[in-house]
Amino acid sequence: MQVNRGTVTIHEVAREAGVSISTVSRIINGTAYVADDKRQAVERAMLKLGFRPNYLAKTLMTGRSMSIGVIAEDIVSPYYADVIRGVEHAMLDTPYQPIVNSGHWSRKYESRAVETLIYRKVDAMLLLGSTLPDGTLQEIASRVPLVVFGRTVPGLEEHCLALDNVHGAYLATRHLIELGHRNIVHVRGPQGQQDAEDRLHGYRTALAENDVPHRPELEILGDFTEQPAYQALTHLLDARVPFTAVFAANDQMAAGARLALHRKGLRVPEDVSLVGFDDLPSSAFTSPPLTTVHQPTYRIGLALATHLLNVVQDLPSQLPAFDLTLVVRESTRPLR
Amino acid sequence: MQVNRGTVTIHEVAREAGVSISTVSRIINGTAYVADDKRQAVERAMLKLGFRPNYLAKTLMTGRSMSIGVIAEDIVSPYYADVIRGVEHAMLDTPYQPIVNSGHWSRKYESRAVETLIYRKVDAMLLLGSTLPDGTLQEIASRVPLVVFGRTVPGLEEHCLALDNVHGAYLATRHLIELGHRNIVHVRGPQGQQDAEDRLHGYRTALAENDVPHRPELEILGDFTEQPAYQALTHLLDARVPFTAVFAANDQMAAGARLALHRKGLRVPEDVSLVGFDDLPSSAFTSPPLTTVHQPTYRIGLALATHLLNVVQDLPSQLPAFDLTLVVRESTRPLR
DNA sequence: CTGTTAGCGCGTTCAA
DNA sequence: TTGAACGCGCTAACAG
Repeated sequence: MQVNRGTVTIHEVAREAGVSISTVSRIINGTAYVADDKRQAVERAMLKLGFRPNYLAKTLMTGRSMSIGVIAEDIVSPYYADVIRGVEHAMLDTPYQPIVNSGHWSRKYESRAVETLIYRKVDAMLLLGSTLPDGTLQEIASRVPLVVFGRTVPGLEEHCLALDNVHGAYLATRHLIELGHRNIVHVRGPQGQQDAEDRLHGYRTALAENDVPHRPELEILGDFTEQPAYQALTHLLDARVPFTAVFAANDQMAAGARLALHRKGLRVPEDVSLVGFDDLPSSAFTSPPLTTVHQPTYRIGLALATHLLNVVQDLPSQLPAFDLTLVVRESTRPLR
Repeated sequence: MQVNRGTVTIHEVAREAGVSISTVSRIINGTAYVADDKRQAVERAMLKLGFRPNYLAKTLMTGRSMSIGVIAEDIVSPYYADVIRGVEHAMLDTPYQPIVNSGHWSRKYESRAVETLIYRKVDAMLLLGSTLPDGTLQEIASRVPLVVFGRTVPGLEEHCLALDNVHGAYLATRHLIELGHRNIVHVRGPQGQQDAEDRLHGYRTALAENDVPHRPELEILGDFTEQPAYQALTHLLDARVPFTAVFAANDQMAAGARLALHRKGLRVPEDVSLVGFDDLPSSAFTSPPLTTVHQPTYRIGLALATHLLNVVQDLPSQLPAFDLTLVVRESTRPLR
C-alpha cells in the first residue's frame, strides 16, 4: 500500500469539520442542501487543510472526465496550431479541458494517441486531420463521440468539417488566369494526400474551364514543406521551362518556391506571380505579402470546439460551413 | 449508480477465463508468473470481450498516471512548437504521454492549467516559459516534480534550463559591427519580459565594447509579433532616422521589419542588413534567408523530456547546457 | 503459482 | 437534512 503522504481527502475534511464524507461531497458538488453551520465548518476545513479533490476518483465514479482529446497530425504545423488556438480559446472558460497530442502523420502514432486518450476517458475526441482509414474512424466513433476536421467520413457526416479545397485551388488558379497568365506552375502537395489531390484537381479544372492548355511538366511535386518545393522549382528553372506564375498547394511551399526564384534573380511579382494556400499568420508579413487562399482556421477551431461541447452535453448542435476565400495581396500582378 | 454499459472489466475477463481477477491483473502487468494455460485462457477472453484496461482506476491505485503535463506559453508560437516537437519525440516510444496545454501568456490561465494538470495527477510537469512568480513555481515544485525552460528559478536551479540571451544578442550585434555597421536599430521585445530585456542588454553591451555610440532613438519597441515591429520601423523610416542595419529581438519581428523596409523600397541586404533571433524553421526559407541567432529548440525539447523521464523514475539526471549560435545566412553584408 | 481481501478517493443510494 | 454503506475498476498484500 503506497503512502500517499500529503494527500488530503474528503475523509480528513469530514473529520476536521465533524461531519460525514457525504456531507462534504454534497457541498463540493452542490448536490443537496446542507445546513449553513456545517457548510461553513466544511469550507473552513477545506481551506485549512488545503483540500484538492481527486479528479480521477471522481471520474471513476461519474464516468465523465471533463476533458476533450485533441489529436492534430502535427502540433508544430502553423496551420493546425491556429486551429488548436481556436479550440483552446473556446474551452478556456468552460469546465472542459482540451488534451492535445500529435499523430505525427503516422497511423501507428495516431492510433496510439487515440487509444491513450480513450484509456484516459476523455469525454469526446477531435481529430485535426487523420491518416486513419474510414473504418477505423467509424469504430472509434462507436466508442467515444468523435469530430473530424479535414475529412468527411461516411456515416459521420454531421460530425465532420471539411473545406472545399477543389474550389479554393480553382479560385487561386483563376485569379492567375484572369491576370493574363497562361503558363502556371503548380507545386503539388504529397501524392495521395486528399487535400493535395483536391487542390491539384482545382488547378486543372480552372485551366480547363478557361481554355488554358494543360502542360503536365508544370505540375511539380512537393510534400507541403519548403525544401522539396525549393528544389523542384529550381530544377524547373534550370531546365528553362518557361512560366510566368506559380500556384503552390500551401504557403510553406510557396516560400520554398519564392526562394528558388530569388536565387535565380527572378522578382515576385515583377517577373513571376506567386499564390499560396492556407494563409498562415506569417504570410501577411512576407516581402511582398503573399496572395493566398485563406482558411479561417481560428474560427474553425472555435466552431469545432463549440460543437464538441454541445455534443458531450447532449445539446443539439450542427457544424457550420466555412468558405475558402482568395486573399489578394502583393505577390501577384497582371502579366504585362 | 450509472450504468457503464459496454465497459468490460477484469471481472468479466476473469469469469470468462475461469480465473480470479488478480490473475488477470498479473497477466496485464506482468507482475508474476502465471501458468501457461491460464494465461492463454485469459488472453483469449480479453480478445473475445474486447477488454480495455481502465487507466484511471489503475492510477488511483498506483498513484502514477504515466503522463507528463506540458504547459507552453503558447502552443501556436512556432518557437515553443519546435520545443514541444522535441518533447513529443522523446516520449514517443516510452510509456509516458505528454499532455500539452497553453498558458496563453496569462497568469490566470497558466495557473489554471497547472491546477488542472495536478488534479489529473500528472507525474511531473514541464513549463515552457512561465509568467508565474518564483514563489508560485517553488510551491508547485513542492507538489509535483517540476522542470522549467526559459527561466532559472531560485532553489530549482538543477531543474531549470535557460539560455544565455544576453550572449546571443551580443553575437548578433557584434556580427553587424564587424561588418562595418554603426547605426544599428534594435527592435525590442515586450518591456519587462526577461528574454527581451536580456537581448536588449546584449545589444547594448556589444555596442559599448566596440566603441559604437549608443543612440537611444534606434531602440524601438515591439512585442515579439510582426505587426508592431512593422509599424515601429515604418515610423523610424518616416522620421528619416539614418541607419544601415536592424537587429530584431526575434524572427517574427524581423519579418515585420523586413516588410517595412520593402515598402520603402529598401533592399535586404543591399541597403540594410537584417538579423533576427530564434531561427524559426521558416527563417531558412525567407528571401533572402535570414541571418539569425539559432536556438536548438528541438534538441532542447528532447533534453527536457529525457530529464523529466529520469526524474519521474528516480534516475540520476542532469540538464545539459545549450549554446546560442549565430547562423549567418544572406540577410547581412558588409557596409560598403 | 493462485485466490481472497482490503483499499485508492470519491459519488450516491437508502434509511433515519 | 444527514450518515452508513456500497461500488466505480483496479492493484497489492497476504495466505495458501
